[in-house]
Amino acid sequence: MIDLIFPDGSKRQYDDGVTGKAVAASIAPSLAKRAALIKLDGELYDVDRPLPGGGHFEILTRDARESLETLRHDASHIMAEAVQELFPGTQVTIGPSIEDGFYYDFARAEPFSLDDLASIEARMKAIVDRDEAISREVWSRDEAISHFKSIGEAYKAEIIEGIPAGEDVSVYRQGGWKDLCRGPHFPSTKFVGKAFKLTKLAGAYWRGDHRNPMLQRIYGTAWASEEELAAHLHRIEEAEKRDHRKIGKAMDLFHLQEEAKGMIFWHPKGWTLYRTVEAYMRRKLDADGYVEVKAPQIMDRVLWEKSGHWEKFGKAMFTCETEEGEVLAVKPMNCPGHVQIFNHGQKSYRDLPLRMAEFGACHRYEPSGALHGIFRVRAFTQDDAHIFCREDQIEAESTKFVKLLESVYRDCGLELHAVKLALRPELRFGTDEVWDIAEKKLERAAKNAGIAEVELLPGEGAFYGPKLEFHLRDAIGRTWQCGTLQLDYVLPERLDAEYVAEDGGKQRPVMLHRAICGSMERFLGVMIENYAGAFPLWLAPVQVTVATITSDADDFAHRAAQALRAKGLRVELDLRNEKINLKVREHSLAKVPVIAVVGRREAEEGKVALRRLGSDGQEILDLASAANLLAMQAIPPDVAANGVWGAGGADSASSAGQ
RNA sequence: GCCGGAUUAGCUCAGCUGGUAGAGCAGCGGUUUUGUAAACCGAAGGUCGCGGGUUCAAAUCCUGCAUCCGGCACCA
Repeated sequence: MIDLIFPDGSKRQYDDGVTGKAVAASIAPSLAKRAALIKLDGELYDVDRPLPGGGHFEILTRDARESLETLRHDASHIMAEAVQELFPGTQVTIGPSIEDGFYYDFARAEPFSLDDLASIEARMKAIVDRDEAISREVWSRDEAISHFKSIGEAYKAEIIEGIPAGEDVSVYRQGGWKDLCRGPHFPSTKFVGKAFKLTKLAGAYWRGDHRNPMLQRIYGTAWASEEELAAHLHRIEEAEKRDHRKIGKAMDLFHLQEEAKGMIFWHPKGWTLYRTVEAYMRRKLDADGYVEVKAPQIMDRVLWEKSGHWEKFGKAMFTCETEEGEVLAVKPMNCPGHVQIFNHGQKSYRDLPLRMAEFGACHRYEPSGALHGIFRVRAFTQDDAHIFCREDQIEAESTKFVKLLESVYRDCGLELHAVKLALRPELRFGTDEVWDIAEKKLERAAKNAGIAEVELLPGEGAFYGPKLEFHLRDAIGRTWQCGTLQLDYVLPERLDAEYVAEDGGKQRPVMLHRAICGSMERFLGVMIENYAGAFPLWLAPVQVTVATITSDADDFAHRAAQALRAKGLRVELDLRNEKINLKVREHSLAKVPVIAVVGRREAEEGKVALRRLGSDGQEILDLASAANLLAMQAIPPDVAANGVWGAGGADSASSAGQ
């Protein structure tokens, strides 16, 4: 007998081997009909699967939040069945649920077309209507291998061959179709419903390895109800409008062109934004005890060989050859340059920790397929710094850095999405003992810095050390590594960095490589998408547009613009012979935070009518107070926070007169 | 780099099964002096990404290349 504890706390006994469905039926037959999954002590089971033991027992319907992943997984199976019905000879491989949906990878010589998605989707709905029973079977490994081989499913057979001999595998039967799967699944296809849509067609390497054949991946999204599906599709549609490439074009921030692939032409407004963020970052670094340097853009290949970069990344470096036959490389990163500066002259333990920063312009010959708007480019600027320190300073420096990073993201309105710890890669320098220490220290540093959850990424570290990655999200939810903190025992060794210790002996410093924005370009892209171009006052490329209603106000408009500029505000003047409606519309679409309207009345009274982006109210203020108010509100958050300027500005912003 | 898709005016896009291009907005010229999200009129603007081929005829069909987009791989 087993004891089951129900959500209401009651306890009942059942026979060994009872299924979740039978338990449901013992409570109410209607419940057994609706049961989609069983949750036992936090684990999910098929309703028809005998329970392995007692515990906290819960019946989930298809609409339960925890059922959604299974619904999506089921949808991927239904898609696979549909594809094999419509396209005989197509092999199935793997098809998991993912955030918001699912995908399945197929092997087929012919490419699927976008039109095929519609017919696959229609067939999926037919399979749901057929209400095929889904049942779990346990097969021996060898039996499963020969079965899948016999029906021409080489990839499935290969997966099972990777399972240790003697182990059993579970196979799910879905009508007449079978798939190797761990489960769990709903009892039948009708439970999945029809709130799904196939969204994307893509290539994907078998087992994620570029040496393997390329499969065809079909992505879909699936939800418990049509309403949720519609809401999701609408969200995506809205999010796509925030794409930094669209906004960059619409707001005239930057452009890219064929002759400089992956390199950005910053236009005046975009460059203003860039400089504003750079100036902010520079203040943050200055305040946090960094010194700023500038190293050469091009250095002899010999140095890159010494650092080890040439071996691993030589092919991805831009190089040139001089007439004397030297091979020079455009710097792909800043570390070796900074070590040269560190090595110049003698360093004492008293100089440590030495935090050496550079807005380092780097060039990398990134693979063509990797380029992506301004997120992934071939010419970019890192807000880079290297902290040379003693081992016993690693922890404190890490904590200090994480605090700085968090304050920057907060000021810039960004939410840290995930922190990951990339561990030793296959191709690396340094002994395993050093890696053991470095990985452990970095993990502890993250914990001590208050990072609650760190996802481990085996094999993804830098060749010289493990790295913490700080990920942000773009408009449609893709994540991008921006901040990083890397612990490096290798480069100081390879590039002979040393300092004089207290006892007069030479010691190797440890290097912390760190960046907060990662690349200024990527960071700005993320900010553009997060704000949808509607930047807070301190960041907006144009902070105020003074717009006239009649040409009688031109003189005063000039004076107003001048008065605002005198307070350090970025001001444009719109004296065009156009209606105020048009001007308001255009500057609103251009995401200018404040429109200062001046008509005949304002000109006579020496006032401006301020209209804030996103509100249709006006504040009518005399010119001097408007200038003071806006200047106060445009103070960057780091400057405002240090208290010198007072913090009174924010309130008056919200008291806009209607 | 790999798989798929796209590429037409400054921008956003239309152009069916081949008959040598069209709209809206912007820009330009004019009229309008206007009160908080699009005033009106007019003229103009295109090697249809680039190269090759099929055809009497190609934006349209075939082919090679480039770039971009969606993924995959890569990311010091």
